[in-house]
Amino acid sequence: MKLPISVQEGSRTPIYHQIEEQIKALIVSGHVSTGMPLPSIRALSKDLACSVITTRRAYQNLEQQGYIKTSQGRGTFVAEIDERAKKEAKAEAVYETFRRAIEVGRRHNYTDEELRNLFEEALME
Amino acid sequence: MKLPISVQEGSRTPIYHQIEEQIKALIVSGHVSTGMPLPSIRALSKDLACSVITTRRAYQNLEQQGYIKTSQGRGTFVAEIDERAKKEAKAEAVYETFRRAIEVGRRHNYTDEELRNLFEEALME
DNA sequence: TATACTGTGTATATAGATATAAACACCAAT
DNA sequence: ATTGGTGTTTATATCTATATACACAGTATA
Repeated sequence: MKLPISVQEGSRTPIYHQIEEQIKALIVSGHVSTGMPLPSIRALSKDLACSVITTRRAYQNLEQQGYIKTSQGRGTFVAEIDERAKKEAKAEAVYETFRRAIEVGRRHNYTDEELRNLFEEALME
Repeated sequence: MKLPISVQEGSRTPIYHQIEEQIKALIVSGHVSTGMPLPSIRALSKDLACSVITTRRAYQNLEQQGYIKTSQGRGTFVAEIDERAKKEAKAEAVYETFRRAIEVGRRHNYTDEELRNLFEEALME
């Protein structure tokens, strides 16, 4: 299964971390379900035009955090995760990015009303 | 002058880049004005509990981008920047973070209406 | 006026994190 | 057994962050 993932080349956040967060999002949002096979580290690295070691690192971190299970020779699979935990992780991840965005907005001296307008504009794009 | 800057320790984005973006924000938003002296790389590094080399790198990058001027032995100062350019940079920076936040929200399968609610919640916090 | 001093930015060398390629080991199917 | 798919390990380059020693500008002071 080809995952809807994209890495930003110029970004300062590490590629392995971008992959990690996006796969986590796919899992906790229910886009992929328990037991489903994830793409092989090679297939994914080819898809994202990055190294195999990078995709592997993302998978390693995800496994350490309990989101996926890997077994040598067979592949990598979505782990079983409590529904409540999924919902929490999902809300937390999104809420966090919103807080950051608002922080940046305030740092640039925008009023709440201006931020609302910018948000709507970005939402409609 | 002590700048209102803070670095996130656990963040995956480099410290020098965090500093860079926040000082850029202070400049384009008019919190600091043309010709004003910025804190010395040592004072800033002490304030942020990071290395002198890191603050220096941030300043180097900012100078390359034309936001500041440094002169050996004297210090570092806010460069002269076109008002129009400031306004553009400001809008662009904020808009970009909003787009990212919304992208993350959509990745987590939230509807626009849910995103609006989350945004308002984060705004009111 | 000379000189020491304290503040600035600068350069060199080094450790750790991030990204890569290439060779290895395991599993399932042919 | 062989083949083609998995994940794994080893060695290496680049980026990020640090400490230490250096060079320049202004100021106080003998």
